[in-house]
Amino acid sequence: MPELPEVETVRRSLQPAIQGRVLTQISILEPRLRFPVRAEQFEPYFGRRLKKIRRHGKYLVMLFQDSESAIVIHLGMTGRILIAQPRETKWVHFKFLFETTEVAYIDPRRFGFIIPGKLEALKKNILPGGMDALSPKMNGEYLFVNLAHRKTSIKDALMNQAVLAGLGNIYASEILSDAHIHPASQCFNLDLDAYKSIVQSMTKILKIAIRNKGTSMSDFYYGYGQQGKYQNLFRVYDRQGLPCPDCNTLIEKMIQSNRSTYYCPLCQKIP
DNA sequence: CGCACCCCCTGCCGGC
DNA sequence: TGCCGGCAGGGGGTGC
Repeated sequence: MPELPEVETVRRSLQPAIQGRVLTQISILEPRLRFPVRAEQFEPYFGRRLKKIRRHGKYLVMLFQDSESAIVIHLGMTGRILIAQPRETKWVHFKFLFETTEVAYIDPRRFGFIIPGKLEALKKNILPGGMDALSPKMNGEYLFVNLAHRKTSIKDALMNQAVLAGLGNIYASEILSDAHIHPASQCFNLDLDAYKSIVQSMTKILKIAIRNKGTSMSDFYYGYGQQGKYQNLFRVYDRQGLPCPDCNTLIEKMIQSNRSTYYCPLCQKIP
């Protein structure tokens, strides 16, 4: 579920609801996540006012006023953050209370996590090292310098969070389709123009996806329980056998690193 | 460093 | 109808 557009959608739904409010309580209902949650870790945060929620790649960072401490949240595959009264309660792991506003974290597969700590330590140890895909500093030169020496496929490389933070399996396919680059192209065979074109498509696709509140294939919800609409705009993802939006050739599916990749065999040629 | 593989966990879907 | 295998948006670890 949650790649950059979904995480940004969650951030935008959450921030206006709790910004400037004081964290008054945390209840742990199901501590088992990727890293177990312990209630006492959060005691230092009680009485702190939420300054801002930032996003880096697929990670959310809660910042508090007058504090060097922060809270990092990652949604894994099936994590959801809902405000007020979530209609489902089966997989609620923890709840924040910001004054009168309740925020619940739900995660059936438990691949997500929440980690409190000093911001500098979290940056060093938890947050991914790659540049955020929508950073103002992102450009074709950055990707070229960081990828063009590699032998690996461009699709796998775009999902490497240590280089580029934010893309996952859906948007990597979507972006390469828009850029007319074959997902199995080896990084070292792509020239600077190709990387520039990837960045152009990446910016375009991610912004459209954010405008559409991300992708809700089966279980992505945000805010008060709304769903995203980008799945209706998929160019290739989950569309094997359906026509390419640019040339009507039938979309194909292949497996790369054990994960599905979708592409147009006519538009996307290996250089 | 790259890469092929495995793991974590639950839910859902299609085939038999 | 029920069982079973395969697959799903995530990251991380290992051994070569």
